[in-house]
Amino acid sequence: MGQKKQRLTEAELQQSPLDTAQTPSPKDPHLRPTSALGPQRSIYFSSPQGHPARLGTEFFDQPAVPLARAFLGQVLVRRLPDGTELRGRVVETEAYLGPEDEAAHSRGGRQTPRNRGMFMKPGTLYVYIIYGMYFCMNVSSQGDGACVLLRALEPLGGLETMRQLRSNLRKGTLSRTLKDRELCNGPSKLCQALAIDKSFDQRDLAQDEAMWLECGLPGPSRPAVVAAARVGISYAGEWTQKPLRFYFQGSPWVSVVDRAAEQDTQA
DNA sequence: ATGGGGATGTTCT
DNA sequence: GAACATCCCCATC
Repeated sequence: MGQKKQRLTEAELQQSPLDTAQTPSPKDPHLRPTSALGPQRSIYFSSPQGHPARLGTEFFDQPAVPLARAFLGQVLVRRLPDGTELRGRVVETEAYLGPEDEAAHSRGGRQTPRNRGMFMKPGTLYVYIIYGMYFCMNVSSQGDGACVLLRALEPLGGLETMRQLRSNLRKGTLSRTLKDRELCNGPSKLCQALAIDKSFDQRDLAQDEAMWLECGLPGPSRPAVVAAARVGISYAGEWTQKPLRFYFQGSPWVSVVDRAAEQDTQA
């Protein structure tokens, strides 16, 4: 009968704007760091109208490991009901390979109502509740029961709204202000910061109105990618050590740094 | 800086 | 009843 921790829901966001500072002022339309990059041409751009740089189904239709690597550098955009756009560059992912992968929810071919999204078409979201209180967001890849877990983002836009969504009102103590690097450096943190919950489960990242992926860093300027062991799967036997977690070396936005794995990384 | 423990409830045995 | 792809706070170095 514990007291329900007060949470900011999407509905509350809509009814009462969180902070006036976030309301776009007439002066600065949509000034943000990413605008400097401009739209990139790519075979993956398939959405004719609406979002010009949106990554389509073709992007997601590749095996989990290449998809997990391809996610790095792309920009996840979340549009809230009030029109606010939250943006973050993907800097850390994990690949889950399917039935043979002892760390995957689809291990042994298990298919349940919960993990159905893992078996749906590439680009389908699999959002599940972890430890009773948090969410993790995966994107289905090519391959039955295979997917990519998003573990960390570099916040690019809407940081004050993210801070509001992330700061939990704990009884008694007024929680301190979160640093920028604390907003999205973990799979459940990024879900909090972008207001991603179970309602996103089984939605299509290639088609959804409230969230999409945009092409981010162009190939040549990408940082080195570290391949490290995945986090929080110590039960998975030989699969525990496999280098299926990928992140940008040197990025301050990553959730867990693996110095040993970085020794084996091409600079 | 690092580590231990509590929160919290759905899913699965 | 146990496990869980986590996070946060507090204690201790």
